[in-house]
Amino acid sequence: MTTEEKILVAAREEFQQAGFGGARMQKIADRAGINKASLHYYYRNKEKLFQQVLQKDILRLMIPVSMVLRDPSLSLEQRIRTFVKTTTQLFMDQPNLLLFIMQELNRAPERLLNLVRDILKEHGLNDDESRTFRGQLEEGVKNGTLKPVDPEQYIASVLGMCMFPYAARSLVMELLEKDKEAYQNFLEQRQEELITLCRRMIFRSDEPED
Amino acid sequence: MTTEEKILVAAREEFQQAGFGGARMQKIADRAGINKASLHYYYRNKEKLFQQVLQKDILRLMIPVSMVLRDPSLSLEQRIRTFVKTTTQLFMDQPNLLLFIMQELNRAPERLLNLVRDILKEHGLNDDESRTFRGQLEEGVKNGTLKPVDPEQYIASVLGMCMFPYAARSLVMELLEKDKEAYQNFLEQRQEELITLCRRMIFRSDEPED
DNA sequence: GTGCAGGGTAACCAAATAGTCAAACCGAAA
DNA sequence: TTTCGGTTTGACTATTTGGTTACCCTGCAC
Repeated sequence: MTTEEKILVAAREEFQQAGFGGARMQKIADRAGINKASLHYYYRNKEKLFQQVLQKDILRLMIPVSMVLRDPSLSLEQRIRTFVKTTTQLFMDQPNLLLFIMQELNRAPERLLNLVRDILKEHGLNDDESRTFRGQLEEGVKNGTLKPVDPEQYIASVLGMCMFPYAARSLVMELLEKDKEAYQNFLEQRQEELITLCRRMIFRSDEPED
Repeated sequence: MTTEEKILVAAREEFQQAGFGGARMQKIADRAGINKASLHYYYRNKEKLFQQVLQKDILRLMIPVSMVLRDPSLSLEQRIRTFVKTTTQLFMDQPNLLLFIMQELNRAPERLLNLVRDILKEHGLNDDESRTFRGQLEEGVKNGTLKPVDPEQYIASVLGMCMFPYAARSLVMELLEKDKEAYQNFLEQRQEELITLCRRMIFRSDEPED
């Protein structure tokens, strides 16, 4: 691993854990096993380093998510399955990713939101709106295949069900009275159950149709 | 409003917005309209002030939530309605409360978790497990009133559906391509839809039974 | 060997920031 | 009016921290 990469990894850990304001350049240097001056050699300053880290992380989250929401090749059934699988895999791998982005997106410098918009435009572009998640839901409701539902409310619900237990790990852990290990277990079993629950909210039968 | 209260309000704003590390005592003093030295007169140091704020906020979140989860007087139907209503109201009122707590709980000093546990024990105590959310779900599944579901997975889902759109406001806003005003509208309409969606996941019919 | 360029470092600097303190202020009791 | 407690403040200090600079090291072309 190059020094440049080591810095990014170390910086991500530190920023995710402490936030921008709480992160210390010295600690990042220590984690990366280099001198603090080298940080400034590779990344001019804290702000620039932070931008690099955050941008990479936003890509890591938003690309797969927005892809699944808009991929025109997926049926509604497949899209739900894929969405659950994709998010589960992502957050199992990067436990702090989501909360980190939520935090920093909340501090919402307009600059960040523009970055997100560009990403979504580039990677999520799909001129056939009827083949998006939203479009498929709308159509299904209209022709009666699906139970009546506001597509966007449903999408927000699926997002919440898939993401919240990862972002609010400690909170949910306490409310469910689980320890770390039990909660990990809980998350692993969740994937299957999620698909069932997501289906029940809109499909008229519990059984898959494709 | 006493100086002490003014400080707490100002501190909450600053801490919620900037996190512990990014918060500045000077800014808190400015917001409260007092001298920085007065901060230290009322709250010995930054850490102590932070604890006060965080503890108050944790109470504000956890008490109503854990109450609804365990209140033995509620039927399952009522509990769902009450849960949706309670959380919606809370987060409409305190838009940054949830994310703030998620952040700080994630940094999870064991001390904080102990505080939470004490709160839950005190306020959520209920020796009739069968009259809790979990107990009612378990029973409903067992006797076939409800569709088969893992009670805890379901509770986590309801939590996510109710809370995520508030905690991840900017993220969901972007994914749904809504501006601030449209999103506010979206959240207001959400309450009704949430109840329907939560019901569908477990009830065999769309119509309420009580 | 010499010179050189890119990577790395210790020592240093200036600004920011948490925290301190002695003096001033102020309303109420005597 | 005077005194006295709690409150408020401007000025100060000590420390932390982001960022700079001059120097060193190492591999390599000549």
